[in-house]
Amino acid sequence: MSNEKTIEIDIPGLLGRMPLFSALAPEDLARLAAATRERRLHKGERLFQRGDAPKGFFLVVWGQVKLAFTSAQGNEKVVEILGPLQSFGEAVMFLDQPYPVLGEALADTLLLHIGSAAVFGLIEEDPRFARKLLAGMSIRLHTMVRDVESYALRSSTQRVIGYLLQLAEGVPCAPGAGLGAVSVELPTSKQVIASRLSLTPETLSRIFHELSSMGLIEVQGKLIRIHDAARLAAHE
Amino acid sequence: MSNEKTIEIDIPGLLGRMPLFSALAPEDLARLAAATRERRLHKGERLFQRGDAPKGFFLVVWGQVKLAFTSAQGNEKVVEILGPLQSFGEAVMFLDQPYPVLGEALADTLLLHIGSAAVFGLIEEDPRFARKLLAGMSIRLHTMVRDVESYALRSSTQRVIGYLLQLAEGVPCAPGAGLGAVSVELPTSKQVIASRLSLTPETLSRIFHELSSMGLIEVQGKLIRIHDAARLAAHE
DNA sequence: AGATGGGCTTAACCATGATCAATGTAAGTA
DNA sequence: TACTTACATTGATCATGGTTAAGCCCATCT
Repeated sequence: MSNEKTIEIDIPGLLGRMPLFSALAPEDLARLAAATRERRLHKGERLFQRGDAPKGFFLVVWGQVKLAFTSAQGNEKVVEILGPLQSFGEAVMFLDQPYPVLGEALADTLLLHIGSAAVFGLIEEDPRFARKLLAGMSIRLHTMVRDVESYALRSSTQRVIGYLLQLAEGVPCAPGAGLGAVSVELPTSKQVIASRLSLTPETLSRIFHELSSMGLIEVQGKLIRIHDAARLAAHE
Repeated sequence: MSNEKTIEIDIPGLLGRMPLFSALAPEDLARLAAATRERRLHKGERLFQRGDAPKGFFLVVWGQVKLAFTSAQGNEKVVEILGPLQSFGEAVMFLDQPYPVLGEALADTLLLHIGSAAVFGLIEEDPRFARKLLAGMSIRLHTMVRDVESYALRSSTQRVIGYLLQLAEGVPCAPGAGLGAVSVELPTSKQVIASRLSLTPETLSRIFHELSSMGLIEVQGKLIRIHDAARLAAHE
């Protein structure tokens, strides 16, 4: 019973819980489910390489996946870190081009893979689904554009601050503490986060140290206490 | 007759020539045309500011537009340079959020503005249109991801080389010259191109100088002769 | 022709963040 | 518990590309 291989998953139920498919009729959900395969990954396992041909797109049920480039010199740049309820690979599926990035599990992960034919079929029939897809890709594009902005116009410290504040969004302020005091947890290792922010781990470490010594934050492993979000945001 | 204000434009005809709408039925084209307004811009004129609310998206008929960020310090980062047959603003229209960038004409320009209601209506009715939109946004996203790759993993020289080779794509080799010899023309001023590549004009100038002195290219104003594309590509 | 101005180039200097190297720390394994 | 390994930190040094400033070239205007 405790063997993870024996855990049965309810594919239509999981699909229905994803924002992308939440408005779908039960029969559509069933058809989608027929084109869906589960995929389990162990931490560190590769999902696809740059150059592989996509056959659909992925949904994260639980766990965590990174999308990244590697350069000829062996450097890696993490483009995106994806967690539960997020999807990826739609764009590359529409273009019918090989993956430009690699995908790898950052933790043990359960994915759903939805075959492209089913997606295209659904677009034909349900314009609301098409609109949701368009909205989802718009968000992704928007995020990407904002990333480009930070790489181009902001210092490394500003990028780290921006990232922390983004993590803090939606997280309630610490009870009993000062206004604007929040605790956030880094979703993964500092090296991966550094790469996501286009920094070296060394630089990230130094920035955390500096922000700590200014009394703006407190770092305990993956847990970061933001003492005053407004003051942190104002720091340049 | 020679006054540009008097030039009548054939909106359905122009729309039909855009890849995005090329497969549309004449009656759909007519309905779209009813929601389309032309917009003429002089060189340097602002189309929208960061923060403005989008009411549709734009198609470039002729001329050139840049999308850019500005930082508090007055620095500018050009995200995209758009020419004829290209569209922009779709994503931000779907999200119904203010523009994250500013749009400005780099030359005298004719745009078509397509109202969002008509776009949404067409999505409801023609799934092929939805697919084209999705494909277009996928291309944009893909381009953006590749941009992030070059900012993160490539040196300024490599970015310039990549840009030149991209310009050279589809351009025939110079007749009578060596294999791989191509001439390309920079689509706009070097300052704007520098910003697009996340460089200062000074750095771009130095890189052009260096590549010239290595015999890889020859720069005459906006005209750049690539002597040997393969050798240029191999240069690191 | 001369003047104005924008775009471009050049050179000297500087700062940010990367690289290299060593050490420290925490988590998992025998 | 000691051992291993991956992750994280710290310090010293270095290089890339930005900054500042000056001058140049060319187009345009009067």
